[in-house]
Amino acid sequence: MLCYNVKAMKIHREQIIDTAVSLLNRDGLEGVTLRKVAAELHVHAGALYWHVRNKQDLLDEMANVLLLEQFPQLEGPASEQHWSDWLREMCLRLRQAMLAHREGARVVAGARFGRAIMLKQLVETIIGNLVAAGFSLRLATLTYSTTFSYVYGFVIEEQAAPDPDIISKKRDGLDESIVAAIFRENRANNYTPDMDFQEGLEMILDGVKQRMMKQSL
Amino acid sequence: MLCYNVKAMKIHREQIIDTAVSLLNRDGLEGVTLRKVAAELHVHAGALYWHVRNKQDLLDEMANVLLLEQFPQLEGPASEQHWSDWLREMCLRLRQAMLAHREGARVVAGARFGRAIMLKQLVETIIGNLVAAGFSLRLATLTYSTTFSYVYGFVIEEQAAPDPDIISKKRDGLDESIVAAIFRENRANNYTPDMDFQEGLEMILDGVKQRMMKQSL
DNA sequence: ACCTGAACACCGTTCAAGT
DNA sequence: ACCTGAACACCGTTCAAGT
Repeated sequence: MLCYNVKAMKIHREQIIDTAVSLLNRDGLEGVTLRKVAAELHVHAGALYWHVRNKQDLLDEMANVLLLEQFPQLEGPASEQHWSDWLREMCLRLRQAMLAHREGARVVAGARFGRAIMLKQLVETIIGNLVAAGFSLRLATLTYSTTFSYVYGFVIEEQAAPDPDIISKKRDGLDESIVAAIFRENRANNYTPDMDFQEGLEMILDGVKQRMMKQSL
Repeated sequence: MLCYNVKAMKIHREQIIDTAVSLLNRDGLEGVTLRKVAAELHVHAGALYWHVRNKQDLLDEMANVLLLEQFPQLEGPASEQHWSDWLREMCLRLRQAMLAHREGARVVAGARFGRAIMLKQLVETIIGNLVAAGFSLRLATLTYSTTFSYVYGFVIEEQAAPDPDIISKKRDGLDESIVAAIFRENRANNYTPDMDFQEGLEMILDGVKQRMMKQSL
């Protein structure tokens, strides 16, 4: 459709959400403001309330957008794929979904469970497919909650603004703490957050496997 | 000291922080406002800036308070105590520190690492004592980051406001989803969040133990 | 149906001026 | 040194009124 008069354009729910996401990347989570979203769409702030119940509603939908980018469709393990390989992939993608946008972890973790539809669908997919792979419902639930809690917690920390204090001390070479020693080791061995995340995830998956084997006895 | 004139009382940094924490429990995190903290102390909002750099500074100190309640002094494993028993205890206490106050997980997870002193001391204690127990610095670091990420993520989810949608559906008995099935199973078997947390933690510790044994070969 | 215009009740932060 | 008083530049939300 052609729109010669900018002011007269109707806005839709989707545009509001997309604008909010781009604002998230530009200004961070606390820079996502209904007033700024409205301004971006050449509309008054109150107008948004016709399309959106309130700000939290918008935040939930933003979480949906982030998740949809990494989970365009939810599939179970491919044939012959071991559940652990599939689950690892899901966790890696969840992290990617959060990392892809500034403060993405806070957005996803802050979304209300039943309102961010993708979140619920993700849970159902994880647990459903684990059960199909032979897990009891209980163990599948524990596995979901353990792995996803890990991913949330890890990426929230990962995306936290770097501490200015640590940076200055590192520059001055004054910090003799263990934290400083880790910094040095990470640099010397090229340990990246990606590696840290994967190695931690591997340990968790190992624990799950043990539990899974006990269950099968 | 006696204070007959309320208005003339000097306020101290500690009072500000304590007031903020009690406000957190009463009104939740978004109810913690510099203006309300000031009002509680019979002072104008601007006055707080003499004692506190800004709001984030206050938030960091609040995280310190929560952690100090559960970690009055930081001790390594008792003699003859296995590292895994000690580490499990530290994780349980970290969760308790967060659970003890409304939205405590968000407060702790939102604190800047180098500003919330307790957080840094906690990391040093964990990693230092794991190294003392025979861990390589690398494995100790991974173990810290994996377990603590899990605790953060778990408690943040745990403290998230319950979804009104799920509650209404549960009442109407309409929800036939897997999520609903889990609700029923949890109720039938008396599975509590405490149990979920501990079982997940156990799986992670199992994974760490395996890694630790490989390292020792 | 969808938006304007304007208000309401708030925020964090700054800063001259008081004591 | 520590606080007042007042301002500045914002917020989310509501709602009569317009079109």
